[in-house]
Amino acid sequence: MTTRWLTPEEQRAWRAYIAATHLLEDAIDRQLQQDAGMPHLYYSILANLSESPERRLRMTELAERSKITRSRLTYAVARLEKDGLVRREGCPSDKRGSVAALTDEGMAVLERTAPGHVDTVRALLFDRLTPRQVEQLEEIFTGVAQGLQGEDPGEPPGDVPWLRRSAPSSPCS
Amino acid sequence: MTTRWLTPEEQRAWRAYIAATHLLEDAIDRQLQQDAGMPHLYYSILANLSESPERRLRMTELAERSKITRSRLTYAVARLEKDGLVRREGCPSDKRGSVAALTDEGMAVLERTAPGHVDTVRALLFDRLTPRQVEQLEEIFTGVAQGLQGEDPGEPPGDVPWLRRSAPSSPCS
DNA sequence: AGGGCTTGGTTCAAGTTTGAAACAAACTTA
DNA sequence: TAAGTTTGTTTCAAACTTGAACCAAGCCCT
Repeated sequence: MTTRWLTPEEQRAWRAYIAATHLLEDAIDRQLQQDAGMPHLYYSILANLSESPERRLRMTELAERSKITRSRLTYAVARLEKDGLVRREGCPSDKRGSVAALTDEGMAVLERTAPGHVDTVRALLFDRLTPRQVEQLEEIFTGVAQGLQGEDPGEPPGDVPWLRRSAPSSPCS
Repeated sequence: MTTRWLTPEEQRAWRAYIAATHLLEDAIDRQLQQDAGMPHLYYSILANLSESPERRLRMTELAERSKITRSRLTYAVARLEKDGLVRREGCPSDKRGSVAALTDEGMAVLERTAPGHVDTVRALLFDRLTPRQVEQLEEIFTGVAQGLQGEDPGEPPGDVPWLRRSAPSSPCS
């Protein structure tokens, strides 16, 4: 089977998507680095903890919610712990495990910086969207995320020939 | 003025967006690392060059198209040059400048790996969207990207109080 | 109890990214 | 034309990320 290149509409959508997501992440990272002294991911980790019962979560669970690898989380939590925003505790029921707990100081940082973060997300994203578009956004990405998580990654819908060759018409960025 | 927190719809959309974009970027990065030995960004750089006249571009221009900083581009091109996929040339008209040129080998790598990349993007994104959603995607992100680039970043639409305080209702990840 | 296999997490080394500082050529203007 | 400014790019050091390798502690089975 010969590659199905992206249609012109798809190409436009893809380019817009790539550009916007890069720019948006960069802008948010800069804002949080400025105001909270940490990148977006680290902020998200604190946010995740703050919403969990007891403000604590097992590492693996936290990694899953954050959509990152355990390795990455280990380093992130190490940094946050050094800053006193998170504390690591051993898990009583499973001696292998460890749980990350948000400290009062971590909670305070979150409370202090959340408004600025929300304002940024609003200014850069939601204030530019109609309610209809917000719905679309959710629908689209909920589906995409499901496809990337749930489904057994061995055989996604249809088929995914991970490598193939033929003359490229456009490498699609 | 007290912070306008995200509405429940916006929160759902935001979470879905964050999850999907992370997972998607990771999946694409892994696929390209596997099949092309480089992360998505580097592939995009080659792709950008391949579509430019003469397959060469000034560094700054390339950085702008790729939506990355000049610094980041410098390192990326250095690596690609080390691999023989790109060549740096001095700019004749402006001795400060330098241009990155795609080598034949770089072009070959692109041709060899583009199909697999497109298949991935299709499988993970476009094959899950209706034509209508592809349109929506383009509309939404074209607008967002414009807001993040064009407009003088000093005073975006409405107002962007970059830092503010009050009790957070939800830190919005 | 004594292998094995799995699971939860960390560590290692190499690679990538960051923002600020440094450079150097080009432009401006007195 | 010398001084000062802007523009194009690289360099630096520190931070972050990656995937594979590793180490335990739990599990399963006999």
